[in-house]
Amino acid sequence: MKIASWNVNSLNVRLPHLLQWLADAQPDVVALQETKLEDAKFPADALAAAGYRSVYSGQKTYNGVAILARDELRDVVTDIPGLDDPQRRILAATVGDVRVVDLYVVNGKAVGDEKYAYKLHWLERVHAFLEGELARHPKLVVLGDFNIAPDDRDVHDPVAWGEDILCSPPERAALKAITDLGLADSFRLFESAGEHYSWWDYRQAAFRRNMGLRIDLILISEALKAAAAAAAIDRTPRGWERPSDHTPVTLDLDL
DNA sequence: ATGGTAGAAAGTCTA
Repeated sequence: MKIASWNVNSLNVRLPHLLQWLADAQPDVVALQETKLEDAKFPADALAAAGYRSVYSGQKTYNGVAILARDELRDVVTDIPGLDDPQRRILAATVGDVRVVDLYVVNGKAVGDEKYAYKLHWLERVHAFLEGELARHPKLVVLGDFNIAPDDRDVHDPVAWGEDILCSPPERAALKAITDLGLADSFRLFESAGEHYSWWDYRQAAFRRNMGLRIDLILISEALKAAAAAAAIDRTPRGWERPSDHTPVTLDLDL
């Protein structure tokens, strides 16, 4: 099973990119973020024609998550206890015997901003939800745009970023609390070096200069670690015309 | 500290 995560930053704009990438990369499961589409406008037919079923939780203009899979998607969850949130950022579904949780983590804007407090609160509730998911589903994948660089290797210029948003110690502690549940950052099972990023700002020719962050993650439970065969960041779509600012990240599981 | 670019949508807001 090849599983992927991609923040497409408007599925309306990026549908051609997604279809091309599905054809090239042949993933079995794909978690999308920032679809920015109401459910009524989700391109389910175009994706079905490409061989993918889909479930989605979207809204107009902002946020929006979706999971695509070649096989049936069961037991869909869009809302979690203790988080009465109109922002569509969470989507869970089961494929085969693998539970998949797609997250579009709150950006937070700036340390100290009210959005930052919302981010930390949101992560706390998601942590509690994942604890339950892990108890129910030993084979758990939690993936998406985490909007947190796990450590300084994941930041092109750790001095400049310092303890700013996406890098601040409380955010990193919240992520560590999640991985400490028994969810490994799959990319780091295969690659320990820095300079591997999944997002580059549209400004300052950041992609060309590889001024990026690794904030798109695929976390896997202990029961899946032995099946992990390869992890990668596919930079190709970031180089296409009118790209998303994020590029797909992938994990191959021998299942 | 600010602004640079992109998307949605028609003002700004979000990232």
